[in-house]
Amino acid sequence: MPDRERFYLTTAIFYPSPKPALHSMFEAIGADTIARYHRLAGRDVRFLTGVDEHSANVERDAREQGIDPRTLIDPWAATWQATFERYGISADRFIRTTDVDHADASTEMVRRAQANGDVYEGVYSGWFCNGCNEFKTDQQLVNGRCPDHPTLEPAWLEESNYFFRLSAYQERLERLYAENPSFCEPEHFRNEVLGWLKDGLRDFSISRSGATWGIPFPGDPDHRIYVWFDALTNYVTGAGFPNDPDAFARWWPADLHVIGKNITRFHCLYWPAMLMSAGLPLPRRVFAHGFMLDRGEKMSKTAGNVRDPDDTAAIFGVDGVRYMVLREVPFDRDADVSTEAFVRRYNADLANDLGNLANRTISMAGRYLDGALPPLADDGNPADAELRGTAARVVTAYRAAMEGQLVDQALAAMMELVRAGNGYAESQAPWSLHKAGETERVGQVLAVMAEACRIIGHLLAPVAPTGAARLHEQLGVPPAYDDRGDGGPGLDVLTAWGSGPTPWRTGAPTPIFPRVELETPA
RNA sequence: CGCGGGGUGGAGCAGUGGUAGCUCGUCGGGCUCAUAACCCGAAGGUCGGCGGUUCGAAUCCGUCCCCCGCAACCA
Repeated sequence: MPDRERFYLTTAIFYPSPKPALHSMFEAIGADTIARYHRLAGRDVRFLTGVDEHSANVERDAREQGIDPRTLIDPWAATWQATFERYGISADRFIRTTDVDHADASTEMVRRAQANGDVYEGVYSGWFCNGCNEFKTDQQLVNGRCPDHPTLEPAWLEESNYFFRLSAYQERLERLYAENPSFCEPEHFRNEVLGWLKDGLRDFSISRSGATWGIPFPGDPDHRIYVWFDALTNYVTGAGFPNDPDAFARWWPADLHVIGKNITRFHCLYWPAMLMSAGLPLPRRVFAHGFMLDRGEKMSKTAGNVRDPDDTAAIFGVDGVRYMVLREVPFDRDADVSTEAFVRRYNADLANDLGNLANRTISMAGRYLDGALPPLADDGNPADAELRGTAARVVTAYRAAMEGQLVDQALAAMMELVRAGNGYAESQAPWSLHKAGETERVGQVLAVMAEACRIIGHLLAPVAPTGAARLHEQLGVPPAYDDRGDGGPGLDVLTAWGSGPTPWRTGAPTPIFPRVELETPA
């Protein structure tokens, strides 16, 4: 780990459920693609994801089932982690907020806030729904009742809590956004945060009394640390806080928190204030992604419109799903998804355009050249030069998009090169050149096509690592990095025109992304 | 007037003053190396409504309508 630039990124930790749905995987897939991109770019990456387990609902469900919360939640966490692994989520750590080092971190964060005079005792009051077992805001209530439990009368509860003095950080947060607006991206979500700031910050409760599930509140064993305070702290736990100062010095502050757009308030206001209070540096960026929508509606278990990630992967393959969701849903906003749209996108981009470009290239190289590609000539052929220029432009656009977390735009850029490659094939028609006996030019055209495919493979690797590796294998390009994208020479080298193997021998073509025919919609 | 986002050809988006572009889909043609894939072309939009500024507006101003998101459960 000598001089490599480091990059620490996180997902939000996920709310517990027996198994992740596809829309939860979306964030992990996006963050993983970004992590892999940075590894390919030559950085030393640490990628943290995990689950948020100290929810009051866990305690309630466990009690209903007559079991210990831990007994309830262990298999859930195991299933999440296993699903993440099946999806190639290359996390360096899968954190659980029940991990012992996380209790230390949370406790220390509270202690520091206390030492800094930011914690005081107050009264939290609000409407409490006994059906949901949680507080409701006025706006959540319909005709004064919980929409999910309209037969129950919400109760006005007041409970003594410890509060965090968020209001004391008003000015410092204003300064943060004035000096470093890109702390929260994209802009449309930042605007919302700035609006909340402008309205003025209110202190928030950081403890719950009466609960037994959760991390004990320092100095008052009757209270537990409120789940959001605990959850946000996972990002420093994952970097080694407070017990591993060397690791923490290396990895903190985080470069990027990838979160859902619904939790910007916590990550863009509460979290930086908590860190300021603890005397810790702030992360460099919070990026809020949009949601996958089902006919304009949020996907949720209650709406019954969730998709199972394994069922979807059974149709398209893990790489296919990873690509589709990231291409179909702009990472910075919402988009509708449907099985039909998935099939269209998968077939059009991966099977037809990209898969076919690779397949025809490798097939012709084998057929016409016996797999032996000549070195790329620099003879000023305008068509060759144009494709080379397109490749350079695409790589630049791709990298700029990835650096800004706009994964969908990066993939769109990659597809531009794919289309240009197919257009080049058409205009150069190596099959005709072959018939005409122009052997030398055939070699050059196929070498150019293979070179485009080689570069495309590297651009594909972060989103579809397995498919990209298969593409390179068939092309005859030896692996330049491990299956997590680590250990390569960096993107400058990888995507430099003419940096393919010498001599270059292609392998046998096999469809990497077979077409999906939608007979029985899943 | 709570705050934020958005309303552009069938779908999804780009386009911040000067002949409305892109991807998917549809239709027609071409090619035959390739996963019935690829390439080319065409059809299709009075840019949410109304009013205003301007020689000229999707683009600026005003106003209205509609959709979505947020607030101590929920990517």
